[in-house]
Amino acid sequence: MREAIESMVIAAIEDAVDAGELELVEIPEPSVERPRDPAHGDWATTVALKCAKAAGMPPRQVAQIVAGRLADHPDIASVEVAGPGFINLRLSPTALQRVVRHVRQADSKLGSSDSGAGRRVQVEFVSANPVGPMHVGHGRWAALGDSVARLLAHTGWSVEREFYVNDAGVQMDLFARSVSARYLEFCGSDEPFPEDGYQGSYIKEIAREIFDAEGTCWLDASAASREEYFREKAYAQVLEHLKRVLHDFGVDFDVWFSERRLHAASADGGPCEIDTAIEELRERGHVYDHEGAVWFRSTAFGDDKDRVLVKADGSYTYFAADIAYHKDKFDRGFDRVINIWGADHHGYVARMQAAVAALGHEGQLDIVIGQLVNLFRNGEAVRMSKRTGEMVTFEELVEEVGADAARYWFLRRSTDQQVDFDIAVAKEQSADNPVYYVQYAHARICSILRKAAEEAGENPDAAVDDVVAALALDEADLAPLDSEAELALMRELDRFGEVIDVAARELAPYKLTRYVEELAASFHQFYTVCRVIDPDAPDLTRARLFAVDATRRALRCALGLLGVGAPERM
RNA sequence: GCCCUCUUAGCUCAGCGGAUAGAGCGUCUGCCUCCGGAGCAGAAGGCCGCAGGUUCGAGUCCUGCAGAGGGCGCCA
Repeated sequence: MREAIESMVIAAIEDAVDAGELELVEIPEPSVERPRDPAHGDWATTVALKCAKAAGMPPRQVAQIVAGRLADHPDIASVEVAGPGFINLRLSPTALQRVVRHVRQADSKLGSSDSGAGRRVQVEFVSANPVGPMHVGHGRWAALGDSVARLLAHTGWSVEREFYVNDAGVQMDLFARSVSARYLEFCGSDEPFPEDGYQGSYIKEIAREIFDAEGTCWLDASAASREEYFREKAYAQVLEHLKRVLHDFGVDFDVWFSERRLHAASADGGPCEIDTAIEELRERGHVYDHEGAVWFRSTAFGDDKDRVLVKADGSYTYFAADIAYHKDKFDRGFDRVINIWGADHHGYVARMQAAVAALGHEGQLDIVIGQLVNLFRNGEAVRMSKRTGEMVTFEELVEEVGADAARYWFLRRSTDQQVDFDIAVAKEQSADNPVYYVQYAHARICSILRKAAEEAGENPDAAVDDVVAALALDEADLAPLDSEAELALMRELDRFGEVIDVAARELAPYKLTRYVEELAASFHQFYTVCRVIDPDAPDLTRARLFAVDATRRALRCALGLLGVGAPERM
């Protein structure tokens, strides 16, 4: 609709210029926007304010000239010049009714576009260390990354979801020693627990499982071989656990990328990917040697200081592995790469961007930094210490509040806002909880449609899509939809595509949560004012059923992009 | 010390350089003989952290200051 209004405005200006009423060397930007105040109409343009100077006329006079030419358009119900020179437009009922028809036909493709043009984008998110359960912060990244992926797919990108598994660092060895120590405790040994080992009870559980299955057979093995075995055993268990918890949350990754791959020699025995990446940077002139270490000149790309890639003792830094990882991503042919990182990694952004630029991919990496999650229960902070083992894990949270409510709460805030997550509120099925407010609107519509089917002698207990098909609403005449509540609902539906565009462009699903709440509100308002099923007015009933069904599809589509269910009954 | 983010109603937050700054919760008042009251309507509640600047126009852009959170490693 925005494009239609824009071209309408441009046409009006051109027309005025041709008629000699306006003197303009060039046609200005149409500057179309939606007024905040509905009293100012559906659309407004500030074009008269912007080009008054160039036209040598007062803005209001320019506005009058342009407005006069817009008034005749069939999609425009009224035009008025307001304030210093705003031109306010109100859409005709016909134009809005056309929108409803479009919404219903587009169905699950509503708001989709080809702005991605099939380009390949990778979204990497969560990437929790595989040494224990995920914390609730990971849940936010899971919800966010998955919804961003859905939005990008909806707008024409070819999307892959990836989880980077940090399975090569020293934390894996500590993990192994921790499990091993707990195992030895079960065997009755008085071996001391590693000083900085992982304290969580899950470590004991893993050790217990191994002990129950294999007995004391590892008691006398060398520490090295025991830890090697325990590391791989425990790692596999944790990885399976992560996959399952994420899957239950509705998030499935296309690729689980093992960091070990970066450290391994190539198939033909050549250098590993990290060495290859460092070599490439060296060839491009961005690497130097200093005090026995190998450095990346990241300051040449805007970083605060240069960074070490290979330490004096010959081992790689984490950063070196990350550079190799990002080189690997781009080598796989992605046009664009998106990383979703927690706020605790933001100091890392500059050097990563520098490395990607040095590899020749400047501008192809987006790093979304998300603020943390503060957990509450009835207003009281819940501690999340990883060390004490008292933390509420992501899995426990989902189990308690449900995947839909958890996802919705995680997505509701803009990324750079901390999320205050109150467990008690999120699980409450009441008006305090926006996810139920929205789902209720959907369920309520389904209920109306079932009722209509029942009165038409159709089976109301079928799936709602089938119920609607049986009602055969396609030929409904929408002309009766002209009351204020109906027009307001249709206006809200008209915003759908714009919201999707913005949310996808800004990688900001929270924009969609806000919209879907407003759409649900428009529906509830409509519902209280307009009785849908009225046996005395069959044409009006059919038109309203049509509009209500369009709303249902829009709600379902939006919730789907958020990864939240649209229940037909609650 | 340096860098990043945040600061808008009692609380939690929206707000693309435009008009009288919005929503939910909380508080107060109304609305079910009727399709789901998990709903709707109304009221009260604001020097948009402070001070400058740019602009016809600033909550929005720039600079400085203050407060809150996070980050700074040849750790991962």
